[in-house]
Amino acid sequence: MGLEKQHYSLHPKFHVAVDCIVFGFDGGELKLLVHKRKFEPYLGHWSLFGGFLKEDESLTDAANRILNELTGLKNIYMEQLQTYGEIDRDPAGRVISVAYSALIPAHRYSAAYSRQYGATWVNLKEVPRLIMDHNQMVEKGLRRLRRRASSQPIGFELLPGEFTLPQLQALYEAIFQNTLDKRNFRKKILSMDVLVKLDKKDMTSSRKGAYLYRFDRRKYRRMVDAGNGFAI
Amino acid sequence: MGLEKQHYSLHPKFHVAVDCIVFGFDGGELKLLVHKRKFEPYLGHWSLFGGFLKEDESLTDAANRILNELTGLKNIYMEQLQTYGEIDRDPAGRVISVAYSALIPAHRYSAAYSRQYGATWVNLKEVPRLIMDHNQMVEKGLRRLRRRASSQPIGFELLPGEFTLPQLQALYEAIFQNTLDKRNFRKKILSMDVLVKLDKKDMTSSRKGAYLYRFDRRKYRRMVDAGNGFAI
DNA sequence: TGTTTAAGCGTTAATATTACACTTAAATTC
DNA sequence: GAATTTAAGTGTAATATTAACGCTTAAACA
Repeated sequence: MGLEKQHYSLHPKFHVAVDCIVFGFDGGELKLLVHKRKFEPYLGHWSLFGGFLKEDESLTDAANRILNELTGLKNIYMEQLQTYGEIDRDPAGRVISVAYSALIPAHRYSAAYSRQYGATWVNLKEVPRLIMDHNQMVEKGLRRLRRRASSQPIGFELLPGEFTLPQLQALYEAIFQNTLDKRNFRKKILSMDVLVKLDKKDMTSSRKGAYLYRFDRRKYRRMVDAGNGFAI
Repeated sequence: MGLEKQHYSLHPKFHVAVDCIVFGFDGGELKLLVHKRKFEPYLGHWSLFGGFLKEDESLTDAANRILNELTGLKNIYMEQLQTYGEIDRDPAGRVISVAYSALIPAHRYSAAYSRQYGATWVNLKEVPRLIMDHNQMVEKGLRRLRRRASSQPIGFELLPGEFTLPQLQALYEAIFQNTLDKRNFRKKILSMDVLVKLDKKDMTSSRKGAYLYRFDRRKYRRMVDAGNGFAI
């Protein structure tokens, strides 16, 4: 602090915010979690989950804290996306905003939470007008999600720990916005040998039932160490 | 400003810095441009090109200004990489740093500039200990460069406007750290139809000489619009 | 018991990738 | 000016990957 005074005190300081984009999957479509903003300006407008960085926390900590405060969510997959610094992006003052992108299975955000915190899922194809540059952030996050999903095993963050192959396929179809061949999809995903088949079936979506699988991080790591990459 | 006072004034403010990573290619190896820091703390230590954001400029503007002030470089390819916000990343005070990654053909940074500004190229395999988290930034930038280079035409930013196919191949070999088959490489790059062959040869590297090519952004766009992607 | 519904499974054709060696153009040397 | 040297430039066959395609099965329900 003494040092800071000495060296940097001539330079201007800025408000630094964090905005969290939360993507979800409900078995059918990709969703975005939004809420109505709790403070001015834009109080009551649709918004991502944003807040200000504090003195005693890192950006990552801030992202987790803010998301938790505004949604109740904790321990979820999150990665830094991009930082937005246009001069007039916020009409109430100069704010540098660091956007984070989070992924959860939509069912993890229950109706109860939703009522308590007032956050709701919207279909990614019907995202309302969000405040400031938040729509831009969502677009960027979505592009990144699409790119990442085909070369890294992040799709599993959007599914429950146990899932069926038809569910997994539906997820990738939702992400890539196309249809996939059932047999080719199974062949490909199973040939990577990163899933373990459980002795249980999910009986909710068909009479026959579909076997449940888990993504095995250890197997994945082994595959990577062997020089192979995840690809779908 | 009135609004800012009203709404945000309770929140803390932070110094915001920009750090520029400059990657170059000299025909043989990938290089990193570094210099000895011009201010305390760490005055005289190896560093990326960093400076503080000003009130009246966007992050992008700051990145361009800072790079220009410290190296003389202007109008070069640059993209935002990642923002670093650990509490004690800078011993002289809390600073949020936004890292940018720039690409240039190494020859564009001449010996003259180098003398004037004191910046020098170092081989990416022999990067010295840099200040603070700058080595981490370089690693991240390099990983991103590797990923991007195989799916987007950013490699051309590392070559002069006119280049030969052997030069282009050498570039990708340097980026991916492997060797490529001459015939297969040509086949692939030419099949995308994004290069135009010139009626000139570069005679500096062989008796026979090698034809010069240019990357044609218009052709590239046409290819993308047709639904095809760049891939090497 | 028959019907319904989604799950699960294998093969062939088409396409993309890899491996591989000789010829050519121009400068340099003898 | 003939012979030599050097990197540029070119095609084809083998292999691997991807894409296309329809029938059987398990379990619930009528």
